[in-house]
Amino acid sequence: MKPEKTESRRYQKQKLAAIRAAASVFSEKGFHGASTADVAARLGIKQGSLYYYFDSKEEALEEVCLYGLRQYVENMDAIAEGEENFQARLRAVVTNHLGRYREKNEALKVHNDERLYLPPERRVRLKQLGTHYRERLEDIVETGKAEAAVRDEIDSHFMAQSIIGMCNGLGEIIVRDPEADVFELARKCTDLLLHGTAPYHIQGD
Amino acid sequence: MKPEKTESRRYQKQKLAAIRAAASVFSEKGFHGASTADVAARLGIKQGSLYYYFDSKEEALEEVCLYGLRQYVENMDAIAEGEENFQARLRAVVTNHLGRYREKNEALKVHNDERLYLPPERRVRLKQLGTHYRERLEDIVETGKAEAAVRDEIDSHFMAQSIIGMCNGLGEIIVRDPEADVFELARKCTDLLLHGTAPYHIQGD
Amino acid sequence: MKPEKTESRRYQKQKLAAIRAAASVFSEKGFHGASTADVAARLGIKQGSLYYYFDSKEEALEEVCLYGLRQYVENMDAIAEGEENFQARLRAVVTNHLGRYREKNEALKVHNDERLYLPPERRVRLKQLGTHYRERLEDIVETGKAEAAVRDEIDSHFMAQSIIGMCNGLGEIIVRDPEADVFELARKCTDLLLHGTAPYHIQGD
Amino acid sequence: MKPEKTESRRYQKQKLAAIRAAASVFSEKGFHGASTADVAARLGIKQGSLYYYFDSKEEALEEVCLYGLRQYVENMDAIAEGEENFQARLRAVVTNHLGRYREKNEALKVHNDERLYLPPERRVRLKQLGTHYRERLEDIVETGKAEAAVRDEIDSHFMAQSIIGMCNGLGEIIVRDPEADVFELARKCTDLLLHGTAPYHIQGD
DNA sequence: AATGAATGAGAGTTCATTCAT
DNA sequence: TATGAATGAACTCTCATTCAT
Repeated sequence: MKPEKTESRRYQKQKLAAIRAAASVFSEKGFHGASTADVAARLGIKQGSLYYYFDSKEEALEEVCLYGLRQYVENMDAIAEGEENFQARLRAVVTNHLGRYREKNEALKVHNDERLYLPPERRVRLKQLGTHYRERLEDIVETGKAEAAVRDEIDSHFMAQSIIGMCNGLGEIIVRDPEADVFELARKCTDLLLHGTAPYHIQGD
Repeated sequence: MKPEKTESRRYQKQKLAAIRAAASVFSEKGFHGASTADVAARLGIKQGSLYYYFDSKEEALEEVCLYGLRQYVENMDAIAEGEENFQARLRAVVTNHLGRYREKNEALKVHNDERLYLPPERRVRLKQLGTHYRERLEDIVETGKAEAAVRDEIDSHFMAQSIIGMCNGLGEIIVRDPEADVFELARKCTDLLLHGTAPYHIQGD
Repeated sequence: MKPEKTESRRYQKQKLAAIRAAASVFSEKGFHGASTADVAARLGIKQGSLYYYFDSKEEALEEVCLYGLRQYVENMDAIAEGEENFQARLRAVVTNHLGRYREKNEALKVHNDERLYLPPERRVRLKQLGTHYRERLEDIVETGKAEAAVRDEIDSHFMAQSIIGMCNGLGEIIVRDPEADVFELARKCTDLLLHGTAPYHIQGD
Repeated sequence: MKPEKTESRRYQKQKLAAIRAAASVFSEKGFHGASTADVAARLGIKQGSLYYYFDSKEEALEEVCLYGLRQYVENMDAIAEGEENFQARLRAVVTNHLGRYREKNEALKVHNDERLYLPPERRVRLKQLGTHYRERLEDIVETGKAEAAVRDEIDSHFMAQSIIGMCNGLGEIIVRDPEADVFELARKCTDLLLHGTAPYHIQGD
């Protein structure tokens, strides 16, 4: 009769709502700039009641970060496991990455901007997910080598980090300019990664 | 001829020391994690005395950010005004950018990580400098086109942002791995930007 | 014949269990250090359900104290009503008193340590029992005088309080040293009370 | 010029006043029943300012306990080092002990009633002092044996604890009855300890 | 130019208590 | 008879800021 296992459907739903409320508030004001009262207010409950769902403000931050990362990583897994060629997969990765600056993915933004305020113990699961993300991307780079779409001397760790960084940099454009076309940017970014700046058929250096 | 009153030589020196102390403390603990007492202690004075040099903690943050950004932007100006060819200048830019993850440039780190905690009014001068940095980089990209080292269809704003992002991404590697060779990374990064991943002479897509 | 409504057998049983759970928790953590959630958990129910048995946390404390004191006072009554001589009864009193530091008599410990946190209104019944205890002990002292085992000039109120205090002091030894022999201590204590420190047959002062 | 060593006379004075204010408030309401606001109010400052003198409420409690114990232990040292005979010293000890229930020695009361709320780390110095007190008392008992005023078979640890306990028990009388004559009580207590209840020259058991 | 002392506002957190179910 | 959920008031503690000296 009692809901034991699942901690009751209602609880699960409210907890998710709480995570989303926290994501929303943290992304707006920053972790330190936001108060637990702000989060509670967004959820429509009183401050103290928030502690029914989180043991501490820090735990809330951790849960928000995990929530934000998870979907994102799952997308990467799907791409990595797909059958497409290197170029197609690279573009999928870039699109996934850039897309999050348009979608209202507040939880991921919180992860990017605020995770440093977590104490190391609370960052381990986050780091695992992040490392997993990068490793899958490295796998994709390796398959690129196998397809002869990537030069052999390119280190895949270096490459993965470069891709991630470039996408984050372009994210700025998307955030600054609400008119920017994400797909067009993704196309250009992929092209730059594949061919560099130099005119085709001409090699400098 | 002697320095008068509030803007005496001594004051200027201590003020600079105060900015550096704040940079050091903010970079270690984050703006919100650091207290004015921490900053004062690093400077060797007492908490209240700090207000002789800053009107508020926020002003201290602003000054730190400006201080950090300025040097960095000046380097960029020097590169942009130089006479070298595109490849050489690109490498100089990348090296300058990556170098700051090794050099103990605390003020710049504070700018990167903490500037968001400034209220918009306090961010305008910062934005001006940042924009200036990017625009100089765009200029360099344009000269690259003139030299036929950069394809014409590449948008220089897009390109500048991509370079900045990629460098930031590689900064992670440098921070994570104290053994990483910054100059080697800069070389590989420049190469990737120039030629992409694809084997020379082969064009995909 | 069947138990009706609120005072059903089941209720009585659970209420007693609740008092014991509270005693156990309060004695471990102190009244203020323990939460109603702790008490509920020990009883195996949920926090809110506790209020089915107690109107407030304070009422719980009062009931625990009364429960603890009652048994203890009943023992005293039995001793006082017994037929033994003064020495034997004194030893019984001391043994009863010291024994509670060994037996897991949590409710009594709570009475001793935490009763002060009750508001005066809630302390009256407790004081009655305590006074009753001391008065019975005074009665015993009086019978000691009748038996010529106690000097006439010894005030029985003073004496009762001295006995209680000495026993409490020795309780410390029992608590500190789990090996301490309670019966041996009780014997020595009784002896000290009867004969003092001075060698037999020699009178100082 | 700067007050370095002594943390300034003014600070020392206010800190002492803070300890006394805390003693007064804790003894009235108990540690948990008293708020830091209460203590600050008694001192005539605002709540937050209290933290200029204490790092935490717990530290305040520790300092109060230490303050209360110290004087008391010093008295014991003086008695133990004196040259008087056993009876005189025992009476001095008892008088010192009982006297504190009359003197407004709030700090010692706090030590007795509230020290358990300190975490073990904070109790070590207290325990050292307490142990020291008891050991000096044991020394006195030993000298009593040397003087043949105490039977050889009486264990001095047991004896010390008995004396302490009896005094605490009689403290109740003093607290309950403001008219009670402390010196008369001390005399009777000493007498009881020396000669027991039994009529002089008669040995029971 | 610097300090000691104090302030006051606000934070996160805890918890006894309530009540519809 | 018991629960889950929520409440609200209190509490300890932190800290940027002020100011007389």
